Amino acid sequence: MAYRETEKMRNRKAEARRRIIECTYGCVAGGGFRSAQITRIAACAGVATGTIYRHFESKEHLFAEVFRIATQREVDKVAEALATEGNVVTRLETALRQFADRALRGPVMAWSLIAEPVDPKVEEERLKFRRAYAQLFEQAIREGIEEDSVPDQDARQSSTCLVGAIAESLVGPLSPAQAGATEPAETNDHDPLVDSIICFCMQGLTGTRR
Amino acid sequence: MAYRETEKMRNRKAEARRRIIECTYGCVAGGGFRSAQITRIAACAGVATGTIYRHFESKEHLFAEVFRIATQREVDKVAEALATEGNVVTRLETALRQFADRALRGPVMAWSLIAEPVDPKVEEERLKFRRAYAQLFEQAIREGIEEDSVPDQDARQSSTCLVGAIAESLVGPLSPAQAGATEPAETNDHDPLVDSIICFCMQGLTGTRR
DNA sequence: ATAAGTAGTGAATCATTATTCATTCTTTGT
DNA sequence: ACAAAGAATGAATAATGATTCACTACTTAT
Repeated sequence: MAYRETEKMRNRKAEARRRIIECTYGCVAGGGFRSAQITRIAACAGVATGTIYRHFESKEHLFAEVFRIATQREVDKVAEALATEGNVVTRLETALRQFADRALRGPVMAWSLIAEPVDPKVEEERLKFRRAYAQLFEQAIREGIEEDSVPDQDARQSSTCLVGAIAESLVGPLSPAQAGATEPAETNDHDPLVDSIICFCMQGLTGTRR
Repeated sequence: MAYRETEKMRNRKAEARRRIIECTYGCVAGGGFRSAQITRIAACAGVATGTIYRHFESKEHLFAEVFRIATQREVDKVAEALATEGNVVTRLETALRQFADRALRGPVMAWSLIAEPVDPKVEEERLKFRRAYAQLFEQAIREGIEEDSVPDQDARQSSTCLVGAIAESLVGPLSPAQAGATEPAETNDHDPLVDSIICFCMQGLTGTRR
């Protein structure tokens, strides 16, 4: 026999795959999924278009994976905010703020994840993504109900509403039409927009204005 | 000279245009914008594909117009619910219920208007559509604040959150993946899903659980 | 060095639809 | 009836990009 896949080769392939994903991510963060054509991704990753198909079954599969990765990054941040010590209500508020702040910090990617028109396969991922957020919130709300810091309610429904309220509030400002209108260089974490979103959400949850 | 456009001709043209719009509407209500190809629309309207371009500059223009019309129908219903006599809070609740009930009644159209991936031109209309709803709610909220039945708040922001919360709550049930899961033949107006959405929304607005 | 197997290449192909436009058909005024 | 103008037609074209695949280049084991 002759050639047998070796560790070195496996690494090299993994590296190419990684680079393709990274470049796709970059394209999306720069101009949305729309701007991420195979040709451009290939050029950016320094491979031929055909090579991409050795690593991914189709463009949609590649997109779905990139979407998942981007999503995971965001969801993890929110999960982190929810996992701290302390009062459920405060943690929820921090988590909501994290969500909104991060979106405004990386508006193109956020828009792609939340609202850009995408192919059905990717849209499926989007539904999962939103469910993932909702589930985090849902869990926290349940805890809150348990410990009586949040009034009894349909936790699942409320969490869905939270996600919707934030997403909707962000769609306008994130829209490509508004590109540049919001300064992404904002180092300050206190956007009044975010404050009023959170105000509504917390009241929806707790019935208490703050 | 000879031919000069006459009333009869004007009517005939208007009728063709109307039919094209109606057929497009039908296609969308049946299978979303995705399923509304020019060929199919033309066949359904009993005209040649080229004829469509005598009435509309492009497919996107046609879609945008159909979107506007479909939208207007929905928005009007909500506006109607808001225009009745009586307490602002009650009217808002009725309006929210109207929104959700109608969506569940015509799930494919609702999904197309709220969440189906569409071309940029149509997406623009969608943003307007959501703003239109929000503005109706915003106005009502202002009235409520005025008459002290609703606590003081950022009416614009709250209204956006309302739209988001409802839309998000509906996206799951309306998704084509869920097609048929919800019986559209529901003659009864009391879907528990709708109740819990509204419960969250009203509390977000008024701080009062009901 | 050689052979066998695998990865990479990218121009060519395919697929999908919207759109065009040369031609035909209708309407209208004389 | 005829000519002028417009409307309708729909097969052909265009445009966009994803995907393929015959070929080349590289890796490995002997």
